[in-house]
Amino acid sequence: MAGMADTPNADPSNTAADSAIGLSPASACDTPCPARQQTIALVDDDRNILTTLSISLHAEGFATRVYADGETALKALQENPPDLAIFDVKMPRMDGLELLKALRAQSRLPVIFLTSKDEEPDEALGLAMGADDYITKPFSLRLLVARIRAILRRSELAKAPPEEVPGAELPEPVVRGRLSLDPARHQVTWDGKPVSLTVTEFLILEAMALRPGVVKSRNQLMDAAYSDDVYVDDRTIDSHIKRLRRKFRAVDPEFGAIDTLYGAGYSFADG
Amino acid sequence: MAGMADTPNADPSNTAADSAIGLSPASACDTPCPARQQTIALVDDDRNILTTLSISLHAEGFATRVYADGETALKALQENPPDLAIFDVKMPRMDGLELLKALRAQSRLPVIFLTSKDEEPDEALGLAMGADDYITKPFSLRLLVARIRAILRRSELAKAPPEEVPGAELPEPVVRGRLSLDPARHQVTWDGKPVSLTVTEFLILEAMALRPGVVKSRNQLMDAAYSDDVYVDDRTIDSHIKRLRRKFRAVDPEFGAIDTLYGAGYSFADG
DNA sequence: CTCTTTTCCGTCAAATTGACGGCAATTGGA
DNA sequence: TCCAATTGCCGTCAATTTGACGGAAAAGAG
Repeated sequence: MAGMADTPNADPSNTAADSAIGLSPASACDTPCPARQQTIALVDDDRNILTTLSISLHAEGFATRVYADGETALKALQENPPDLAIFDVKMPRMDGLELLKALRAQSRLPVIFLTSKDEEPDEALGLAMGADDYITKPFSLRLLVARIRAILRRSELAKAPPEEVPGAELPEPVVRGRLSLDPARHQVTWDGKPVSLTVTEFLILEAMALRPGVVKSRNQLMDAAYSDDVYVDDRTIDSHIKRLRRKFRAVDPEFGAIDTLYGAGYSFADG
Repeated sequence: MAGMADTPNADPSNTAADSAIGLSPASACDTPCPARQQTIALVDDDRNILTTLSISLHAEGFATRVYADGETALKALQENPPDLAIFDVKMPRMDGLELLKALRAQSRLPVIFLTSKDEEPDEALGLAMGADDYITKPFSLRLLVARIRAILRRSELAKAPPEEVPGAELPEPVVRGRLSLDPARHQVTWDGKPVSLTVTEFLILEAMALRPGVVKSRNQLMDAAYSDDVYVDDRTIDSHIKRLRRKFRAVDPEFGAIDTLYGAGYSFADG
């Protein structure tokens, strides 16, 4: 466990610019408060971003510590590691890449990079160097929080004994009558004949096939096919269903296993 | 719903650019009004957009309040927070970013940013974080509404996270004598013979079948079948009962399990 | 038995919802 | 850079659902 945030650090020994300014929700969590409050370190030379982000994340139930300077940040991160760190790639003296490199020399702390739209070459670089994710500005809070949570979840799973990890086993192939789905191989057949699906199509079909006969609303199918940070139109699901039906019909003109429940959603027919 | 589309609201060509113009569907709540209508605050210096959006959202069933000025908006938002706010990023005196920042200092109100396609992608937009989502103009009403609903849904889930994932457990099938109802599959049988019901019919029947023998008033049945913000005529329930009986009679001419209690309501017969 | 209130049922037009071709934007490679 | 695949969304048309009536029938009241 990372050091329990002593975050309310009234760390008096500091100069304005480089100090860690701790923010810790006093009002506790009015949000999905997980087990323990998690601490996020923010490193960026732009004070505006620092403040805004800090406030926002704080409101999302995280404790935050901010640093405006890479060197100071490095030292603090080593001495008292947070649960996750967010770096701006581009910073004056020691930029995000250097900072990450130095940090990685001794720590496996999860890191998210902030990059600008036009700094693409660095993205690959950052990932190659061991950042866990990166986000290009502009981004919405929703996106950021979704990624933070995803990464934290991942890194916590990694800490736990690998045996009892919930969905860790290889996904079992699903066989439902004439349909067969193999998630691991991303392979689909109908009556033994292969059907080639795109990823999105596959996910939607899988969600339905896992519970044959059960009606899935469009929202449920969206949840199955998309990550938390994207929201697409309801009708988009229609489109995917349309494509699914078309592809299956190409193999079996009689195909009718995807049922529509007017006003409710879709279901994969029992069989 | 046609009546909604009209524009009773005078053009806000009015005076004080910053006054909050309340719009709330005439229907209002003369009744307990369960799920309060959700209110959206719009902040934009362009009166055209303000009016258009307001009318559109209003037609979608939201109440709206509009502000043409960041400072006034801030004050109003703090004093009387809506359920969600939509800011234009670029505004004369206090722009969306400042507004958000000030707001975030004390509130976790869900915010959607409106940005222009051609605004400096880096400078201002880079700061656009902290909003829950942002949409670049031009955008379709459908998209906007979809996002609004998504965010509202999300923030409401966050408010009440008592249990585990909502859609985790499947609703249990209900069996009452010769009747069998499976909510998950939207499947109904009578003596094993399938009966095909529409969603509304299903909900009404389910409400009665859950408490066999107990008389349900029309209002109770309405509550079961409609979301809190829809009101329909009492007689409409009669119609649905009529259709239910007809569909069951088609399968069993002797069917008589739906009883009428003169002056009180309907009940599903014990058995 | 007569009158009043409530319910039933057929009919219908309007609103909602679904299907699907097309298109434009994005992605990922050759 | 150009090409092909994927994907999200729009717009149109078709199908389904459904709220509302009006008159007939049934149930209560006196």
